[in-house]
Amino acid sequence: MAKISKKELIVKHARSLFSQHGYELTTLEAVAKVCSITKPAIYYHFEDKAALYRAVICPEFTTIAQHIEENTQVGTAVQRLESYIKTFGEFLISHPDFNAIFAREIANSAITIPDECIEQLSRTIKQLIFILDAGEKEGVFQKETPFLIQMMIVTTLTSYNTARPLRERIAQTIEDKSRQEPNFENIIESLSKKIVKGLLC
Amino acid sequence: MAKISKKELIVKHARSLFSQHGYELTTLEAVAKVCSITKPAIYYHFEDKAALYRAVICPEFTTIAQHIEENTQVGTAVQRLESYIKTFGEFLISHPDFNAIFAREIANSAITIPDECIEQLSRTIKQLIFILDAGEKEGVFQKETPFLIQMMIVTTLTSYNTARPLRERIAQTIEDKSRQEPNFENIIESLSKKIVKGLLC
DNA sequence: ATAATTTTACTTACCGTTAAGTAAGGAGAT
DNA sequence: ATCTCCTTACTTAACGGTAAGTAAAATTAT
Repeated sequence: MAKISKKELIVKHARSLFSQHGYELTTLEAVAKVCSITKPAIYYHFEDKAALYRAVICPEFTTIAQHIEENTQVGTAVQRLESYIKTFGEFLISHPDFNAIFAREIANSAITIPDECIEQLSRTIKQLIFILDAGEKEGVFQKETPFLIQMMIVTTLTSYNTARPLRERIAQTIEDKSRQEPNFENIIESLSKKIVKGLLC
Repeated sequence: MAKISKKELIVKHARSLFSQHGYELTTLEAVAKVCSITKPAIYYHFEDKAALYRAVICPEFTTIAQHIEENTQVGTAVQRLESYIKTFGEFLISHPDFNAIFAREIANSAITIPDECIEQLSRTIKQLIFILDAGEKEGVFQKETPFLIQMMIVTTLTSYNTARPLRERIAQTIEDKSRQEPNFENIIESLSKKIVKGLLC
């Protein structure tokens, strides 16, 4: 297997801990411990805690922007929008740590994420705008605020995952045991159908 | 004007600070300062920081559950669902601090919110389940996971508000200045139409 | 009515812990 | 011998929480 540098190892473990506990409650001591090193070793590789956090999130934003652009270029507007949603949803499945971190960032107004990440987010939003505009020109989509559609996609999917423990607590107080939890692929599919249907003329 | 007790004053200011900075980054010293008292005075009224936080959020969950129940009893399933979404959205407008706190809680898996609040949330979910079931019986709604609909409503609306600074940063990187921000009432209305349309048979 | 006592609602001063960050030095590779 | 990559041992600051004391209001006793 490909060798992973110590620096990459720190980022990987830090990502896991940031995703579990959030930025404030993640201590560098804890990161060091799971990496089997000491705290100052982290300071050798990163300027400070914020720099480590940036190293954790920035590559993820870049990757998702690439995935989105690669997968939403061809087809009808409906197909491209479906692919946009599916690509985003599948990225969350394969990057659960990013899911949790991104959800917290949105709830926190994303004040701590660097401009570098904002640019990557802009790439995805621009792609969504292209798709919605194309749909309008095709005469299949109603005009709608792109940011609302983006929020419907992004926050519904990320929060559906982060809110799982909340759902389980709520489910315990509701008698109806017949309802079972659908898997996340089905949720992506359902959401996609609803958003497309809601947008159609 | 109605006299407000010192204890209520602490809760009010604490709610504002918790909503701005989150639980961890809100210090009791800061709460005390805006109340023009000292930190131990807070400990006179509340057992600890967590107890103050509970006093901040619990009444809000109770109020929203009441509003939802009061406003979604009559009419067709479509009307009741529209009222459900509108009532929730308008509560967020009139309780912006709750909006921010609730968004953070969902992103954080709601692990810190007490069972008392979960019960109130259950009341609203039960109401949504009633409405969706009624819609199925009327033959107008497709069967869908209620939690997905709940997430589409709750997280889209709360995050649309919390993500405002994020949107503004993104907007700066996109040339198109013609698009203007719709007000939140319009967002509620748009979301409502899309969810209802997406659910129709 | 008024004096004695108690309770309410705080303040001042402080403790203990925790976590970010640093200074200095050491082991191993080149 | 010097550079890389770390460790040990530390400083600093902040924050939750507490002990002890007090002014003023309320309650009770005389």
